[in-house]
Amino acid sequence: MTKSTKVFSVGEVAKRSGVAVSTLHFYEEKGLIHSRRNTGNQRRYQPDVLRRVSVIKAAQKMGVSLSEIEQAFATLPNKRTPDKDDWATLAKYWRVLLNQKIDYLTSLRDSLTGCIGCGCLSMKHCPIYNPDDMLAEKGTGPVLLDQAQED
Amino acid sequence: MTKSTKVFSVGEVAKRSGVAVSTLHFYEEKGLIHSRRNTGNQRRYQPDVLRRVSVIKAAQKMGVSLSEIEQAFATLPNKRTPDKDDWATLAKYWRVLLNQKIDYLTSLRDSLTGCIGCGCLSMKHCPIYNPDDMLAEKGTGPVLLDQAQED
DNA sequence: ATAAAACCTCAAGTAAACTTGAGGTAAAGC
DNA sequence: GCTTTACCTCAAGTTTACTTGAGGTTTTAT
Repeated sequence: MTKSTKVFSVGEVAKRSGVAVSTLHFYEEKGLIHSRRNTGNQRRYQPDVLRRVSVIKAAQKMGVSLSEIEQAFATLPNKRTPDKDDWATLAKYWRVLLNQKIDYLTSLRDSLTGCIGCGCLSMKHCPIYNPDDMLAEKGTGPVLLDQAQED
Repeated sequence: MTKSTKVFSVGEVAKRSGVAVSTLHFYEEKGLIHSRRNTGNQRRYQPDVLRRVSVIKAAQKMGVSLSEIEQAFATLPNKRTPDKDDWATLAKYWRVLLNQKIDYLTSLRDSLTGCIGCGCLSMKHCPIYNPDDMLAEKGTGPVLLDQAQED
């Protein structure tokens, strides 16, 4: 079996993945992607870096932070190039997170008009006032609003 | 009709709304909330500030930035205290946004395992690689990935 | 009447996720 | 061979959304 030896320069990866060169440097510094150097000290990337970058971008779209992505990537094999199953495992994990996020936003949507629009602000079951936030990025905790409001 | 004259100190608002005093100062500086001052130059808030803060928090949970919240608040009446209908209008506007967000996350979820898990990375219809991002916070635009990937 | 708690302003610090710039080297095109 | 383009490193700047701290005043409780 002939191993593919195609490698990319940082500029090529930038073009193909749609992120800036500086971002690739940054991701490398953070340990999210890796490169070898050629004789002239320039970065040379294996093709799988494209998948990594895509996954980073996808995860960010779901609201996952870079450090969380880093943690998730840490579960990937580091001795070999991650394969289909490795990525599928990651995907499965994030799917749960996405489901939670979707559920949360849905409940927020469904109570939005009612809660914001109505006069009552001492809600017991409204996610706007009672965030059981697995999701609030750095939630400040539950809120206590009483009947002070009377517009 | 007796007008309610109840006002709150910044500390009271902080306690009732669950945000820090410094955050209230900050929101005021940003023009998101307003206060009068007493003779000793201390902030005194009308009760409706509590609703405002709650709405800010709710909007943030949906992923709306403070400046977008500011824009939305700008549509509220500034001569009178916003009423039920004013807030309902806001809520209706954000509901659309929430729906888009939910739809996007749903499509992301539904293609997550397939796209990340499979070998193909030159997807045409996958939101992971083809973000028609009304949602990506500051999207870098569409991504061009070709068949370079072959793990 | 005093001490403690709450408030005030303004400047500076923090974290995340990058970008920009300076000063210099390597590779590619003609 | 020379010039333009791409890279390199490292430091510093940017934005968002706040927090922390210093130095000083006002309220509140005893």
